[in-house]
Amino acid sequence: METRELRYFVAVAEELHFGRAAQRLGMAQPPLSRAIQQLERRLGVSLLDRTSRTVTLTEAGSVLLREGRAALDAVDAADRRTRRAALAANGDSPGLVLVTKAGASSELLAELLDAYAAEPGAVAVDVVLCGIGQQERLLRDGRADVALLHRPYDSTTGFDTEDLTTEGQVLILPAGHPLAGRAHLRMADVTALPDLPMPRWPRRDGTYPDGPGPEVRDHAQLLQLIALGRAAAVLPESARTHLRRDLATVPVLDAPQVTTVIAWPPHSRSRALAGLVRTATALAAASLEPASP
Amino acid sequence: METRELRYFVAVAEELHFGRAAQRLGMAQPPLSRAIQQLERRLGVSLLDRTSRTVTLTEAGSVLLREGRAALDAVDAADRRTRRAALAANGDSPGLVLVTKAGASSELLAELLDAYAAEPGAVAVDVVLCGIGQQERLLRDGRADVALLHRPYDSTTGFDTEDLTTEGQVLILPAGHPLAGRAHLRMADVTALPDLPMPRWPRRDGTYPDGPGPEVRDHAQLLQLIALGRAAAVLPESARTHLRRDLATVPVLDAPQVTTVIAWPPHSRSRALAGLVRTATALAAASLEPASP
DNA sequence: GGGCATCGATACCCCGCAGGTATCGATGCG
DNA sequence: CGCATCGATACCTGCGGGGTATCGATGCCC
Repeated sequence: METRELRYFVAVAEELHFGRAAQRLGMAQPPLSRAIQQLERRLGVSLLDRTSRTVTLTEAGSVLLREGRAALDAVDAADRRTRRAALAANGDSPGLVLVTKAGASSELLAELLDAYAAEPGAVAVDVVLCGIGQQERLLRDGRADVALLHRPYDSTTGFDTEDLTTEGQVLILPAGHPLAGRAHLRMADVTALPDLPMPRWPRRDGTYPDGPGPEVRDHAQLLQLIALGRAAAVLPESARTHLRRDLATVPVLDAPQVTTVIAWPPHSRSRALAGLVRTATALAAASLEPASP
Repeated sequence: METRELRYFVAVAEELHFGRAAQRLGMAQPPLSRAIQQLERRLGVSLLDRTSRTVTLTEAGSVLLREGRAALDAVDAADRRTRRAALAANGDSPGLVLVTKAGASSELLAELLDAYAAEPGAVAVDVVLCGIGQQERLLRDGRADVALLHRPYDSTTGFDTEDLTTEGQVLILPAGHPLAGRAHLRMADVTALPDLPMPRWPRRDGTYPDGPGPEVRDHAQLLQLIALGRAAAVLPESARTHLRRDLATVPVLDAPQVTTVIAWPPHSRSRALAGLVRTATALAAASLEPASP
């Protein structure tokens, strides 16, 4: 199977429309049709059910969509990491690319960057702040070397990780809300707030689940909506530090603990990455035992 | 980057010889040379340093060798899993392929297969017994769905895992050996056995590390050598059950604990696999608390 | 229900490139 | 110094990837 065929199939499987897929690929529709037929013939498998009006994935087709994306990411990663290795060998030390969600763990990140920069042999660290759910992708296809993720929100499957910090969660709500004065809450209290529904985050494919809450794409939007009294949200307590004045927080005792982890692709061999991870774990251990000798 | 180019490069990088690589690929040498040049030009990166007598990998080349192998495995996995999904959809339920080392964890495996077969909706499970260090590969390129691995011997990076059992290790030695009567030993005692050196296992690439011990490829060979008084070995205590009469075992108190884990590729979606994993973890939990209601 | 627009499949053509053979040029060795 | 080895170069050929034109099926709308 060639990557070209995989790219073609993924495009068609995502668009479910040969014409649009061909357009996206910058080619005409007939050769695309032929390439997909050829792929199906070579695999001996029917990937798409097509009438002249609709295209749908077969069972096998949806498997190939998932596996094919992963394979293409792996090929992209090989490409990018090879280029970067060549730069590194030429002395143009390319540094590390660290990716994390915008508006999360900022103190931890600042501490980490400071501590790492003070290490001997430290290289430059580019910080990429990306939208929700994008980190995995960047890490998988080689655009980033390392990420800060938050379990259980982010999936860490397929990566090596080290736990850094664990924290509880707090409910964020408008300052004037009746619940704002409470010392603490339970999840049952939170889900029973008809006037302040939980916002809906986009799924991987960019669509939103159904529900009463407003649709949000990032933290700034979210906080704005909360300030307007249109929503409430449960976030890790570290979010509290940088919160606007017009928002209140109340600990939610039985919300799941959120663990910030540092994650990187398995079988990475970079000395710089190893140093950053070592610094991060040392920092985490130190903050657990502040009275160490 | 096309998979064809990657396959060519991996072949050359492994052989470090264009002629042999071309032979392995079933093609002539000149087009291979050209393809590699073209790959280097497209990447803008020098991958190989070649004189007319020797070929060596550059820094970037060894990165591409590692990443390229992973990418090719991912492509192979996409191929195989798509084919299997098509079989499954046709009603030819292909079952699951479980891979484990020959001669390890046999009771656990038997229990697991029995318990799973009794579950409603269980599918057939093919068991593949493979050589040391081959499981990872099979799991990564789609030839197997699930594996029983043994930490810390096997690397589990890049897979999802659940711990099943943990056990200590024992020294295996000829029945007549002076140490055979001891109640227990320490690692220091074991490494100080000049007459019974530890055997040497092959590395990933099939070569052996240097050292005094004999070279072994599987457990049968190993046990034969021990019976002959030519070696001793430290193995998980579960190995004891199926041991030959002419071998003795002594617990090694400070040897690292060995954990048997069930491992599968991340983002697997198979119901059958989920059922097998559930059965395995339930079994492990039950054996920890045999007095459950 | 018939005309029509939409969309994937088919037919046919062309040229780029993958792969082959012959040969060159460099290099280590006896 | 001649020779064997091995990668690079030169040149040729055929397959197949990609293009345009068109067909055939199907849902839609008046």
